[in-house]
Amino acid sequence: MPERPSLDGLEAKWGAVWEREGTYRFDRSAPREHIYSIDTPPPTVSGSLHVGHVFSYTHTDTIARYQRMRGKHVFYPMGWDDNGLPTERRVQNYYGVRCDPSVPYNPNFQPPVGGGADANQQPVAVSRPNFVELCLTLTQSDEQAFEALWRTLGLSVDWSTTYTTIGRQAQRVSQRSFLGLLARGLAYQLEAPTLWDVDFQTAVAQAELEDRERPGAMHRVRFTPADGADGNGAGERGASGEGASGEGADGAGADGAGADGAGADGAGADGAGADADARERPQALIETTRPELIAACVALLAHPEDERHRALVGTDVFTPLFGTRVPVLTHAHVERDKGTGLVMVCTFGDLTDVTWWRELGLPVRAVLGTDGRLLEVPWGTPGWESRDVQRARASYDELAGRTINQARKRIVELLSDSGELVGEPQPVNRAVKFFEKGDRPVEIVTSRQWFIRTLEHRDALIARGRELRWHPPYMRARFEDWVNGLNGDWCISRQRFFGVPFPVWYPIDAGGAVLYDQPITPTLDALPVDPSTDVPDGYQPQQRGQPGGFLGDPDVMDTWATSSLTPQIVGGASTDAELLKKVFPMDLRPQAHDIIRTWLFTTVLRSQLDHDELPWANVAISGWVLDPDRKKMSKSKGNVVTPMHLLEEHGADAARYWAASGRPGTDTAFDVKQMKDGRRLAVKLLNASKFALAELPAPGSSLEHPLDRALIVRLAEVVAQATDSFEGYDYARALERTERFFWWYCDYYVELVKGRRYDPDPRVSASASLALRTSLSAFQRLFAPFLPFVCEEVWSWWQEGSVHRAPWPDAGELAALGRGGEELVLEVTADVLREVRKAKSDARQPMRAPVRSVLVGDGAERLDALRLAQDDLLLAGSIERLELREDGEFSVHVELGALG
RNA sequence: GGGCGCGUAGCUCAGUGGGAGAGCGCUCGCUUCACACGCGAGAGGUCGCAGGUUCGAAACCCGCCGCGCCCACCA
Repeated sequence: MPERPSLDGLEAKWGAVWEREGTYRFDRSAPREHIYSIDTPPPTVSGSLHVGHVFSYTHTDTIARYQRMRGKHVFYPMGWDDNGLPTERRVQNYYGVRCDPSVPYNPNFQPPVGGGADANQQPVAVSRPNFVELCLTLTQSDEQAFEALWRTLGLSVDWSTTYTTIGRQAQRVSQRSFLGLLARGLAYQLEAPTLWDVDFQTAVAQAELEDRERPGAMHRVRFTPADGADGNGAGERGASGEGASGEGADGAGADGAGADGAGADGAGADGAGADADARERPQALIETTRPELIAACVALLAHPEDERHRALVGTDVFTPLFGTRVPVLTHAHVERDKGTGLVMVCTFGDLTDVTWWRELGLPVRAVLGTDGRLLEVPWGTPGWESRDVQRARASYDELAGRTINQARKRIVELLSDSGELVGEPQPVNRAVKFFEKGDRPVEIVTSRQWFIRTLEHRDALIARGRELRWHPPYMRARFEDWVNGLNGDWCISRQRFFGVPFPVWYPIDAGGAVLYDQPITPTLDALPVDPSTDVPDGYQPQQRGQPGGFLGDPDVMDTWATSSLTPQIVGGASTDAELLKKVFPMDLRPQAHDIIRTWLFTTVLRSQLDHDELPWANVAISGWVLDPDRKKMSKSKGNVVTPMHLLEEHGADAARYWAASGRPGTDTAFDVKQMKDGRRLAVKLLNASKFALAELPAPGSSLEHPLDRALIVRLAEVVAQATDSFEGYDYARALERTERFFWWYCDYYVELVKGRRYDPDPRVSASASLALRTSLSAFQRLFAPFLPFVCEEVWSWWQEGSVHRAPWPDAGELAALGRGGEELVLEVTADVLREVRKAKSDARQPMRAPVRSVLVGDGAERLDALRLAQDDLLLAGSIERLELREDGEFSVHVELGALG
């Protein structure tokens, strides 16, 4: 035991011992019922860890350590999420490169000197294999830095079980699961409208969207009713949606072209005519924030019971500028009080457009390219008919090739010039959907993508969510809300490079057409495969891309499509069936609440589809770390606190104390003061241990003194509370209960027994020494999940082996040991001591100042209890005489000063 | 618009049917032999507002206000 115990250097000292001794090594020979397995979240390695990670990973670690002390063999791996877009973006910026799959592989490639330092420098195009190599290089160095931080923090991870989401095992598991889904018809590909990020040029999933407020403008635009539109036709044609689209529009196109010549002379005349007509003819005014999509308009919609538009419904109108004939239909989702009550359906402005387009069987008129610019469009050909092809062409030439924003600006000018814009655009703020990692709003474009069937499993997923034990329980509502709000199957393909490839090829027929509906799959033992370099069985490499040959699927899977399989990846699915059986389904998934709709949801889905059971029994949801102004810490806000210097300044135990004080699921403000409290607690534990262990109780001694027995009884209750809290995954409550009692113990119990403990007669001191050792043994173990370093240190002073493998204190054993102890003894004695201290403090006297006499008035029962410990009270208060008087009310009269 | 959570001392928060609490901060005092990274004492609150249930409400119920998050809408 050191002369002056210190916290300095404990992280390095015990970190090395734990590694050498394999303290946290998983023992796979243990039977399943003795195993506790944790589906650790793999942190994204692109970027750095921040205090939010320290926060939530500490929560998990306290659970892991508790379970280990309860005798469980804890399977606690660590993963790194290096797969996906964040890594690509980081590599692009770090090295100043971009991936171009058409560039051939260069085995001697060196990244550009200086990397992305010069922002004006054009990124260097590199081949896909070179790009992937750069991704791997950079993520490996990140992963080392992360591991160093976790070790300093004292996570009791088994560092021999790590994985990466781009690693071979992850790829194998991911591809194998995909092929299984494909074989069972649960994965399918479809050419369909898809959420699309125009900068990354990839499909994105519903779960990856977020709203951002953006200024926009509302434009009121006039469509021109077609000839013969009046109130008469409305009733008959309004009811049937489909009839109005296909052939109807086609026929009208020819008509319109002829009729046009007359009306198209001058915009002025047109406008005037429309105004004049308005009195007898219905108006076709719509409001839109996206006028650039007018060329993609396929219908106008009104609410079925909206009287204002009754005359128009069932007729056709012409789009402004382009003169495309579109039907006016009804749909129940149209809101009457929004805008004019008449809405334009485009292919596609938003997800509502997709719904309407699908439900009403409307045609597609796509104007938006995957690069976010307006496409060239063949006016006058089928699907692109106009009553004035020349005007349509002339107008559209002003837009083609422009970005969305440029096109919007220009078309507003055109509409204004033609008189088809009514009034001025009105500025509005509206929420726009963004890819959470993107910089421009997501668009919807039609493309071929892979999907996993999700909607049809909704009920089963809700049921699984109810089976799962949520900590805290109310978090389940977020899961159910999400599942109930799903509006499409899960799109898992991404047009990116650093990810798990789809393990399929497609035959190319003799005519050169790719047969996407006849995918060629590899055998399972060939996994993982990369179809962009590997060749399917029965083909030669030179047949790639040739008629009669094959083509590899160019896409990679979404990150979540792989990380939704983390339990199977760490559990050794497909390579280690024996391990899988021991750890899967897992006991615990710890994660933050913001990824319930992604990671949690997709993991439950995959486990449901592949195993028809839950992937884990419990999920523990942690909150976020907020900055002192209660804003979420995020890189973009620049309010992130990096953790390494915090650990160095305050110590790992102190940082863990702060983290473990944050209750499950609750967002917690970052607070250095709490770390200082943690450090105080750790120092206190050092010193209290030093005091308690200084004297050995005489052999064969027992807890004879009533105060000592009372202490042990009370300790047993605290152990029971801490244990219950941990069993309910409430580590914060366990810490709070333990800590509160510990400080009380130091301030009252230890002070009360000090005199007796110092008595030279071992028969007098034995009981106190034994109680001190017994209680410190419990405290050291109760605090071990929270303060692993200092607890290991103080444990090592007097015990063999690691405290982290010692058994968790047993409340029943302690209760038996203190049997007959009356808690009232502790309570009354402490009450009197407090009054004596108060008297000394009021008199500005030191605490060791002598007290001539103390007169205590109290009820008989309490006085009896006090008598049992009055020897300790006299010594602790330097009291020379104690008088007890039976009274209805507790009172203490203190007379300071020594006897004359 | 729907859902979830939160609102208690200056700050961070615990308390969930019967005394309004802890730590920090603040004030005063104490070199006390485990610890000055300490010890003792003190000041400080109409427990968001309003109603109800109850002998009794910070806690349970209803409504409202405020804050946060999630979802939907976003023409």
